[in-house]
Amino acid sequence: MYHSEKMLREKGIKVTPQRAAILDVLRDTREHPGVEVIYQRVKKQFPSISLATVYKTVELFVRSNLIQELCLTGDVSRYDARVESHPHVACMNCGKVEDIDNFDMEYIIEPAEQATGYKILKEEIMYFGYCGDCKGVMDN
Amino acid sequence: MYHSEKMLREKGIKVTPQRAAILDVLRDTREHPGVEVIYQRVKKQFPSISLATVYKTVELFVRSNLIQELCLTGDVSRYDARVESHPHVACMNCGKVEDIDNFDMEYIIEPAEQATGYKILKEEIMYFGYCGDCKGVMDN
DNA sequence: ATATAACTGAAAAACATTATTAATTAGTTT
DNA sequence: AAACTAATTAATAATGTTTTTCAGTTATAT
Ligand SMILES: [Mn+2]
Ligand SMILES: [Mn+2]
Ligand SMILES: [Zn+2]
Ligand SMILES: [Zn+2]
Repeated sequence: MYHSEKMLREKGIKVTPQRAAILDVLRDTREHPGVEVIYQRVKKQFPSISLATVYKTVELFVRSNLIQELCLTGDVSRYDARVESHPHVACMNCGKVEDIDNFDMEYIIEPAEQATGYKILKEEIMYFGYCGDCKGVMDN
Repeated sequence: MYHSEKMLREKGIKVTPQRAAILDVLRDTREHPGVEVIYQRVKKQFPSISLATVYKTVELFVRSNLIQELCLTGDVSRYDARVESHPHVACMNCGKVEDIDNFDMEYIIEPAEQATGYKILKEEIMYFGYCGDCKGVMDN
């Protein structure tokens, strides 16, 4: 696309079609996909892209703060083009990860720094449970 | 130990020396160790224990709510014998994970359920940054 | 246009986790 | 207390995930 290329340039990252396509995928979805899903989508446009390129690229993007990495117990890392702190909810059955919108959350990085002595860069708030589709169908 | 065996029995889990030792390790530390560290410690007492046993046991303990699993971007899962929700801070350099004590946190599972329609079981709050030892020594 | 440093794709390697299985063990029943 | 049985263990293999390596290609600066 067009705006993704501009974002890469602004971060001083060399622009390649693969990188722009990966950033496009992440900017076009609210699904918080993992590397395999990103790979499958970019493949439609670049059939010869390698999974290793996807791994290397998301790592670069995380380092550059173009995307953020979310981690889930017992699943692969998921990626999000919204880089500001915002709460998520993950379904422990189907693996869906969603933003929680219209939800008042206090972000309290400074008090956490004072309580811990750490230099804190990021706050991650993740709720785990069962989504509307899965909570009825829970075996056991 | 003694109390760990009782905890296993109360959960209806068959008591074995390996299981009691693994629970002891987790109840005796505030380090939030991963499987490899747990394995090395239990090995002192049971030199023939297998890493696969540690994997299976922590999975069983998480399912039974004897321990909780914490996940960190770019690291293995870590385990915690304190099962109630409490905030953590992780050092992105040395991998240390600490509890944040004396820290007022509002736990808001019900509002999150209302905002999402999920049945929520667990809330995880993780701060990422650099610990006192590491924040001075950050290269680049 | 040319140069060059960085990037890609492919494959191998490293690392993490799960599955399999024969022998052992915990907890129960005689 | 001995026997029984189902579950657990240790070892290994299998699987899955992520990183490394490297030869060839490409993006950017000159
Ligand atoms: Mn998000
Ligand atoms: Mn803790
Ligand atoms: Zn679901
Ligand atoms: Zn540190």
